[in-house]
Amino acid sequence: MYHKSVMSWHSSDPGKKRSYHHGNLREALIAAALRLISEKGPAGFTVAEAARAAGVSPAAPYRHFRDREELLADIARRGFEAFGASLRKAWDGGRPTPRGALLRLGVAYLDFARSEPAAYAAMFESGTPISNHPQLHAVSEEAFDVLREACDAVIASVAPVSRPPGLMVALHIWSLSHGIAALFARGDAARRPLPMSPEELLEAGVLIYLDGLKTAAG
Amino acid sequence: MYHKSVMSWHSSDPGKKRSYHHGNLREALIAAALRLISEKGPAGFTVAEAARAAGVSPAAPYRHFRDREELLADIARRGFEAFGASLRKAWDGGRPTPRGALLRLGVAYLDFARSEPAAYAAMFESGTPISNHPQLHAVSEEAFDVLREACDAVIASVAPVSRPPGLMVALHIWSLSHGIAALFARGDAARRPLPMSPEELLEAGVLIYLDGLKTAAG
DNA sequence: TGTACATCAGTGAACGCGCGTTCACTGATGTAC
DNA sequence: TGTACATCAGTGAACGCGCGTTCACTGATGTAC
Repeated sequence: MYHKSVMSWHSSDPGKKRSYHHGNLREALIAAALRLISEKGPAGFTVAEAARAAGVSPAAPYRHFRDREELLADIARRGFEAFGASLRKAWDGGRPTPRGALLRLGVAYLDFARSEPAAYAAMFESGTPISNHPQLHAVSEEAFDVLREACDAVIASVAPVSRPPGLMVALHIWSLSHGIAALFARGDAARRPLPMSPEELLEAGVLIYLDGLKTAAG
Repeated sequence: MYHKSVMSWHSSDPGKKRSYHHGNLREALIAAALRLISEKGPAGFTVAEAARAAGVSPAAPYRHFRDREELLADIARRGFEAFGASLRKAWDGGRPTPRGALLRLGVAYLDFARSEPAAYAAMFESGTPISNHPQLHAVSEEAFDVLREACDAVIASVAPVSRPPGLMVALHIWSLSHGIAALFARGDAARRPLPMSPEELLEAGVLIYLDGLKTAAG
């Protein structure tokens, strides 16, 4: 779980009387929304139900978020931040080898999609174009930059004359990862069965692709 | 457009009085639903609005579909049928070469995702597990079989000792195609910008991957 | 240390809305004779 | 060819529901003096 604890003192201590002020409502709403989204998708999430889950009146969320969309955008923003951090940690500067580190990065990608299905859905399946939200666009780019950096390092060993563009390689790895995540590693009911682990599928795919890079350039 | 014409005589001839019977309501509802889904996603589609678009009362759709979910499932079913047919046509038995035909199949995949965004969303992003609907599962498998057959033919030229499992190769190609479609070639507002065409990205990726197949097996 | 007061997070009632679905019905269609 | 009748696709009103959001309010908190 990448978000901080959202339990306020009064709800984690049921003996005590309910305080008029919640104390940590913003975080509690985010947590409730994440659970609802993971159960019913971003479109199925409602402000009213999140408020109910947090034990406050339906009007209370509007003290913390202008409207429903702002709450969703906040979830996506936090998601991209945590996603980027997780990828960067997995990449670890390319140690011990870029190739090995890139495979680790792939595992981290699928891990995130599975353990944070709600955030992943808000980030990639919410329907609202990311470009409308500059802040969201920025954190999304930061996460992609990790992948970009990793792919640049991995193809550095390919002879310059036949070296493919790093951007293209990063887009290939991203697409393959996202495809596997969206089809086979999603954390919700729409996951399709697979006769192997998503990680195995992704690792094999990346290895074959990297072998291909050595023999031909796009 | 893969669906048959849905215009009934009275709506394509506005001079004539509206008939009590619509004449082709089932098709008109499907067409309206496709348009609504392409605008707002499968979760944003409502039976009432589809009925309004077809010019009938909100109760009329229930003469043709048990409930909302059955209408959505029908859209997905037709989608998989058209998708499979389109892929099979593109594959064309692997002529003139399996490799060239597989690339054509990839283009057809992206074509479908872009030109039928609503069907594609109902097929892959509707949230309802496909396994709950046997008929849906069957047509979905038929579409995948085309890809499976194509990949088997393509890897037939790899030395048997280092030949990877055809199923795995098909899953790789599918994942890469779906990833590119979902991120960069979707027909709705959530499409991300890309500094090249999705087709070019997919073709380059498949070519590199196929090169990799020759040098190493998963 | 105690008190007055500003702040502001939450309340609860209400708004207008649109939804999915049911129901008894109506009237167009087509078939049997 | 004409008529009686069964069928059934669509009507329109209604149901119970939950939503997002606004509003005047209340009461807990913390700060200035």
